[in-house]
Amino acid sequence: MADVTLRDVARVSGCSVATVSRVLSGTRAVGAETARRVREAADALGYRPNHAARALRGRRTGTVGLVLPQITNPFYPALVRELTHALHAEGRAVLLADCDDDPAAEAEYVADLLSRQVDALLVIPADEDRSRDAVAAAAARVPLVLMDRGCGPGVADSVAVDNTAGVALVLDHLAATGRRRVCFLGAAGTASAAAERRAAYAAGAGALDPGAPERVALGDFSVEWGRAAVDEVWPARPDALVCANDLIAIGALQRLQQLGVAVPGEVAVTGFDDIPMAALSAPGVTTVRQPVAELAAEAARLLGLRLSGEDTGPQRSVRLAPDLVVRESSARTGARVAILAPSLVAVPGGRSESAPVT
Amino acid sequence: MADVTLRDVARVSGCSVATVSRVLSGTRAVGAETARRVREAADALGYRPNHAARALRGRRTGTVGLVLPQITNPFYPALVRELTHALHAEGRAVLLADCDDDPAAEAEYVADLLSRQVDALLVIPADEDRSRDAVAAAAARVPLVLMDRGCGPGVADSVAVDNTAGVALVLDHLAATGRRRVCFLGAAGTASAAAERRAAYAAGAGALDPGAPERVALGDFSVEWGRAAVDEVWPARPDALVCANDLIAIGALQRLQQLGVAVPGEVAVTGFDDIPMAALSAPGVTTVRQPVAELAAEAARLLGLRLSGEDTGPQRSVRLAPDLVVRESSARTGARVAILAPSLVAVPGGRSESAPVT
DNA sequence: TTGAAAGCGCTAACAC
DNA sequence: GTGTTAGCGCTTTCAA
Repeated sequence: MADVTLRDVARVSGCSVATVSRVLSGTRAVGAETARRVREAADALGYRPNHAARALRGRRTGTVGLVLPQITNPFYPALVRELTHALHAEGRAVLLADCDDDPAAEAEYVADLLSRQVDALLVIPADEDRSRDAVAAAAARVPLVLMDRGCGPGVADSVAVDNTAGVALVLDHLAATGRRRVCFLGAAGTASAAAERRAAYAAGAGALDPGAPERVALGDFSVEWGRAAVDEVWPARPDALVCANDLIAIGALQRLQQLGVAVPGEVAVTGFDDIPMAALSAPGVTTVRQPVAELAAEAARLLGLRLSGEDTGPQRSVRLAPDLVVRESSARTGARVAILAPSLVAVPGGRSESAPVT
Repeated sequence: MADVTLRDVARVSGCSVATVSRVLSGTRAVGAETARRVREAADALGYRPNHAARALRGRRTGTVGLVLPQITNPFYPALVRELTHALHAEGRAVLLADCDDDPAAEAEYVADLLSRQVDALLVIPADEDRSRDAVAAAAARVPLVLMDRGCGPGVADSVAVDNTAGVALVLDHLAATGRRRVCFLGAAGTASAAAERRAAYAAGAGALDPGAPERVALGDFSVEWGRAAVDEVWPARPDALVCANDLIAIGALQRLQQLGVAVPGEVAVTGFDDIPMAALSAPGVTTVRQPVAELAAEAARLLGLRLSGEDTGPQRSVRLAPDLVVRESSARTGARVAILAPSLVAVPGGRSESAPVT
């Protein structure tokens, strides 16, 4: 049953392999009657094109490599989902590699994918600096789009959320709900998400309170750091903690709960990314939702353009605007949204509406 | 830079392509001096084998297809991570397809992967019944291992956690901590995880309380159902809720918190799977940890055996024993672990080694 | 131990 | 509109 080839179809339908190929890949006009016979034979035999042969011949595999730092980072599964769907919709298959946050492994995977003749690469770099060489080398061979994180300027096309706009949404929301003594629990390092969110806070927080831009504690993007960071900033008695991602926010909530601090009563807490846990914690975390489906679609579109040669222009850096998702962790002080109510304001499934709670 | 072929290496090293091939794939003995020259040339040119050509010639792509129902199901990212690592370690690449819980899409992906000449398939079936035909057809063409869920008996090799043992661990733990009025919040349907965990509860709960096996509420594997299920069973005043997975347990915790019920004081709650959220909820969820790395390794091993032809024996169904992870949600009644303490033993308020931020 | 040559299944010139 | 043919890069007989 396996191994029905073009020749088999040709024999059964009584014409040449070339004709069969033309019918099946629609490359050129073919007589209606012949086409019918060919298709019939192909169906009857259960013909399936051999992609390896196609790839060898046409130097195109219809395959895209996706390299990411850690699939277990809770933000990535949704992105992977949307990316695979977008690419499959265009008839491409996705080769997945998880480099476990190791730039050396990343370089190896990139090289391996290249030797497997991927048509293009989608890379979420493990490290802003140390991923650079491998990515640049790969980008010279095939179309390559960076996602989520950058790795230095001028390396490749990139698609990411507009971090600056996201932080601005948070600050506006906090201002509108009367918070002034805000402070920032962020991540150190040069990674673009860390740096941009940090810079956006520094630039925007002054509008709430002149001292706010200085109230910053930097660690990494983890729950543990969120817990520790609360101890660092709490002596300053902030009324809002702007966290650089949801994991930090969740850690902060845990520590605040231990300390017996009321959220959002005494202090509001906000996150970034809208990972599934943000909707499920108690209280639910107000956060910035990345437009995951749109990011994926944009990346796929860009790859398609580069692959078809329609776009040979300069490198592009696409930034998409995020949404604010307001949950209990930042409800207006004294509002009726009870501290006890976990996620019931939110719509089931954790996809709450982003209408402000007023 | 691209497209260094065997011929190039042959030309530079002054021997034939056949020899180069033999050196590089170590197929047969080659003169030491020749081998050295070949390897040198290959290195110098940056030769990378063309997998498409290899695949066409050798009818092996070194590629495995991984088809799963929903990468956003919080249990799967860890499994995908371990699977890709295990397979990459054997030199295979992984083609990923997420069928979005749709058996029709699943069937299409399976067919597509097959036509891309995957050497083998790893499938987590979307539906116990409706995935069956596609899986069985694929299993007739290439080695195929089912993971996590089954799809009827006799379809293919399978690797999964021992659900029965997992539920028994939970029941033993609850018995040991003095719980008697246990009840089960499970999932309906024929899916193996649902059915096996249900059956294990029914079989084991009688040891705690003759009425326990009857105290069962069935829905699906979701947070929403966990919330709703509490309302169904609460009138029976249970002292422990055995949930069929962590999402149900998290939903139950949320609803109990709303109702003002103390956990674990008034009622213990347990989950299954040990997804990341189980550790991060407050209180942390006592749960059954699936041996994810071992499941992945076993699946990879089984595939390797089938691929190499070393194992042509009957179908295998491998079940691995899970571990119990005890967290706050089931702490012994009256113990000192405070209801308020999420994941750390509480530290007196506000202590911090770092300088206050102002 | 090495080389020459066939051919995996397919597509794309190039004829007719 | 359709057939013939030449490879894509590689592995593997078969000879030498």
